Amino acid sequence: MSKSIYVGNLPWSANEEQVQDLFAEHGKVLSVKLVSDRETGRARGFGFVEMEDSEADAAIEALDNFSLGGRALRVNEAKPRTPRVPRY
DNA sequence: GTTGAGCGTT
Repeated sequence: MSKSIYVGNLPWSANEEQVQDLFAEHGKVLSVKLVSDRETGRARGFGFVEMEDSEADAAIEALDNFSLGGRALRVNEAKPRTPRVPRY
């Protein structure tokens, strides 16, 4: 099975490519999704990585608090994404 | 700077 991993405290200059490559060192990365603010078109500084259950756990422990670009990455299992709420 | 998308028929 696979799990979604939350990756926060990313530098605004980070790309999905960098994140995927980083996580790929600890397991097979199924997918990577960096989140950006669609309202402003600016990066929100976090993203998500999908990996296999066991590998996701290992990657979390290995990459959590990892220093990237002088910033300590925040890595943990992602919670279900927020349901879209209709705009009025 | 902290938990994701789409506006269409999955």
